[in-house]
Amino acid sequence: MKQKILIVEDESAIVDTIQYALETDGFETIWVSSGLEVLPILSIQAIDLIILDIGLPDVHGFELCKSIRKLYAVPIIFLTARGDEIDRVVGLEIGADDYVTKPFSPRELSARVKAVLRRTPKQSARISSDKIFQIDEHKCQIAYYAKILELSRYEYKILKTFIRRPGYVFSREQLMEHIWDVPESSMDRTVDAHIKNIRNKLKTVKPDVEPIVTNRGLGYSLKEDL
Amino acid sequence: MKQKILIVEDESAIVDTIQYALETDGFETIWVSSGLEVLPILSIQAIDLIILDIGLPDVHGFELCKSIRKLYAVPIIFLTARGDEIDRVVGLEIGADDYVTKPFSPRELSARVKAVLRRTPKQSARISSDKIFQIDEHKCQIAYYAKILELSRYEYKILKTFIRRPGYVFSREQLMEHIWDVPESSMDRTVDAHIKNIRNKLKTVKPDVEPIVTNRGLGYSLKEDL
DNA sequence: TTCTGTTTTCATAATGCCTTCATATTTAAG
DNA sequence: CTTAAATATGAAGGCATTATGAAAACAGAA
Repeated sequence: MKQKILIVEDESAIVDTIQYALETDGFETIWVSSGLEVLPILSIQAIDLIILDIGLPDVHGFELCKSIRKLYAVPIIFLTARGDEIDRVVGLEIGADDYVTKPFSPRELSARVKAVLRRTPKQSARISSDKIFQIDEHKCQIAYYAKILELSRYEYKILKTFIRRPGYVFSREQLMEHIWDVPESSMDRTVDAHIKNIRNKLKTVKPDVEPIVTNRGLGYSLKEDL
Repeated sequence: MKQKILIVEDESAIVDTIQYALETDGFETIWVSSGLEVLPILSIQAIDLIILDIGLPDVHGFELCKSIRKLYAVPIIFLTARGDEIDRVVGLEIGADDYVTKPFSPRELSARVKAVLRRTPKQSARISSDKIFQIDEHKCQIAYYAKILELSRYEYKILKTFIRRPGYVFSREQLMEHIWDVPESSMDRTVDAHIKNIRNKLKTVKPDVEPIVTNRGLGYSLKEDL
């Protein structure tokens, strides 16, 4: 009976850390990168709490918050780059329940989530299945069919990227930008080589399965229905 | 049965003139001042055309337009303060059907509304929320009657182009320019061959339907009234 | 420094999509 | 009905893309 947190944030790096922190604390997370998707989602699903970035590219966070509040009583926590100008609007004026300024520790965010939920009456729940891939971010380890893989740095990061978004197709450029510090430095077939190594290591655990899919002309992705 | 126009505009003075002009011309108008309300409205009501101000306070017009286009085929007319920088984005790139620059005469706007509606078959103005085609851009996949198609790169891109603008006729040249990186390279009957393959794959899902229409001498298009 | 494991590069092989072409079929016009 | 133009289709070769193994370059630790 996990509680569902909707994360509204366009930077995937931030989403990663938030998702990890919340999921290890027993929450279920849903992620959208666009503010416009929020109201349609709320009209269908029961959400227990929303974490809302103010600096979204498509909508302004305050306006979105007000629009949500017109229809839903769901608690909202703001993510903001600067905390100085937000103090007065938190509270009744806008309708946010709390806010966190960037940069923030995921643990702090999770603590605030719990605090807000504690003082809010519960209403929804859902179930999620256990996973074939398990990420331990503290140990920088990934288990595959309960067996821990011995991955190098980039192998770990690439595979983690896939696991976080099963089915999503990542181009070589996307992976480079997301994972490497100096993206433009190397190109050639670096990613391919890492994919090859990851595949080999996965194969030692389960030879008959091929979780990483090649999408010719587009990129790589992780099979969803494992 | 009057046709319904959704006006998305925050300045009430402008709304007044638009509403008056359109209603005297026999249209029914709905007005919202916030872009965030648009998607929820579309999910409930059948709208024949949207007049969308780009300079909304809460959302960016282009982003909203793209979000609408992911789900609905309803025609969109932009309202903009400056017309100079908009030319290139109207059309395929964003998905708008026309635009009007402020200040404008209500009569001109009404004329453009009629022109757009005239070249839009009635069916497509209706909400296509049944969503026979569903695009998942992250996963680079398209579902047809809820069944996921296995498409190659170009097949995916071609079909996506059609779905974005149902009924819109694309010439071979347009498709080449829009989809291929090096458009001038190949011509001959390449597009035809891809169309053939797409049709075959669609046929395996539903043999009795033929969604891709051949417009002799003009190009291909997607059937609207599926 | 030297050693070790990782990352990148490179060359070559393998794969499968894309294009082309030849032929059949359809459509529209005369 | 005949004819020409446009499109549909099947098959096959070419070619772009990816896979792979090995070696070079690199970084970190002892």
